[in-house]
Amino acid sequence: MSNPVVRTRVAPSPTGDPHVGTAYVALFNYCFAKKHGGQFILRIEDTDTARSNPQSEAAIMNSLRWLGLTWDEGPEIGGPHGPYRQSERGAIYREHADRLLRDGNAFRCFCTSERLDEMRIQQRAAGRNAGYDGLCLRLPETEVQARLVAGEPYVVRLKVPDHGTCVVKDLLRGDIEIGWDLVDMQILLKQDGMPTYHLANVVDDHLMEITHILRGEEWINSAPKHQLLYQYFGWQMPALCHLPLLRNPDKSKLSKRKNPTSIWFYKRMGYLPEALLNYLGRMAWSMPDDSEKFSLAKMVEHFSLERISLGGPVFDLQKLQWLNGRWIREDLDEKALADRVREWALNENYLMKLVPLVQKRLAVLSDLGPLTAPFFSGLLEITADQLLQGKLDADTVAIALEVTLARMEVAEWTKSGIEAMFRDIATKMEIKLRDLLPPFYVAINGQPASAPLFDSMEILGRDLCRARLRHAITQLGEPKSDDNKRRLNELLGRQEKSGEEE
RNA sequence: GUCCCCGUCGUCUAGCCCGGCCUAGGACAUCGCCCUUUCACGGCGGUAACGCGGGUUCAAAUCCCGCCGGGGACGCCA
Repeated sequence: MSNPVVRTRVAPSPTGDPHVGTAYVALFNYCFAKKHGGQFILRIEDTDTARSNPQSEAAIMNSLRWLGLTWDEGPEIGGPHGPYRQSERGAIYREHADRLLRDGNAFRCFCTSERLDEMRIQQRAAGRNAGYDGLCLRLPETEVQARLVAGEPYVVRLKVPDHGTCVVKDLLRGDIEIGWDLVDMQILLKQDGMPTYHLANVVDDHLMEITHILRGEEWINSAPKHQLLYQYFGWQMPALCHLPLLRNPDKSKLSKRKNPTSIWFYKRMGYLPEALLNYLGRMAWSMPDDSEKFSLAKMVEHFSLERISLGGPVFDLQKLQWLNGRWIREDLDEKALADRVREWALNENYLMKLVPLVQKRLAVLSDLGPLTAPFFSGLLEITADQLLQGKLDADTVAIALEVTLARMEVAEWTKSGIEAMFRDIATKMEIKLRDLLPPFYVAINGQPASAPLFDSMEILGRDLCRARLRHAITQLGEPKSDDNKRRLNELLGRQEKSGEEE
């Protein structure tokens, strides 16, 4: 096979905020493709119909563009291998699933989620690996046809060799061996007719002529399934390269629970896109001369996979801040900086959101400064004392902050949605709304008397509010008494629904 | 629990592939000093790491094995 054009992709799923991890993976894919004179593709993996939404898709595209990562083919600009939105490629996946079925490489499964749940519980209890037990694999063809005719819902599962070892090649780690007995008979087509990641990703990467897959380390264990699919289809598999995962300070996989992960948070805080991108490029990768500050173009110029280090890098806000400062000092003249500030928040659009909130509170125009300072700030300097100025005791405030932090993930981010959230929390905690709110004025706006809370939160955005709430919690600490700890868990338990991102 | 991946200062990393130049280099953070009307910037200096144990070798951060530690995966999520 002669050297084909290098084609890489980033394939985010549009559920929730645009994640820095997505940008990190996109950056490496972009650099690799460009370094080799190839193309970089954006594909939207929205096969999870319940969680995918167009707002999130738009946010992902806008945030990548904001960072300066542009793609050669994608949902809105099209390309020769479109559509680039998986929800629009349903027929293609069904065709391929049929082909697997026909060739005897996949089978229909009629098991209910309930049965599967029970099966998993039993497997865990018995200390066995969880995985489909193959019940429907053994169904006689006549019964399959009968149930099909009867209109019974089913999924399509992958047939997996029952013995032997799968060897997956990773560009960074060499050969990785995984026993086939540990590979699950993965669902390829869901009951709703949509493919799972595993099928869609293989079919699309092939059809879109992707040559190299740079993706998170979390995918290593499903690589055998993908390799098997390529084999069943008789396709050549793209080269695999698993990138180390970005980490929280405690080394766990970066999550919004412990760290700001939304790209919008960084934008809102006033980080420069080139600095954030530069920092992401310093995660697990280094310039040949070890220099710290470099542009995207320079990174492309010097990019090579060998310079990736495998240890999972901790995303360190302090170092990002230092780097951002360098970009501000060294790469922007005064005029350019002024323009950036205007672009960031000193613009008509943003000002017009603030004016209605403060007009009644202004005696002279110069009152504007202190009143709106929270809208031009990142984290605020607040103390535990300030948070406790209201009627509630420390434990109750701590509980309220924690509960709100959890609830705000699922709340609709509008003034009325935020209000509804607080009213509901007040009810559940059996506190009057006016008693619940004072600590939140402090946490969000830095002082007990300020612009209206719900409006402020809407304008500030979910990301900054999350960060300020988390900051307030740090100042205050956890609830002290065991009783209150239990109460918190109880309140949290009710809404411990929000799945982690990505 | 099972499997997989990873393991250099607190953090990001250079060095590792092709053993000696490593009494392990740089950066962030931290501490001290200098510059300075303050702060910041800048300059100078300090503290601080090859996880442990075995091999191989004249020589190991670099190669091999074991242990330990961390992480990830085990979804009709991606």
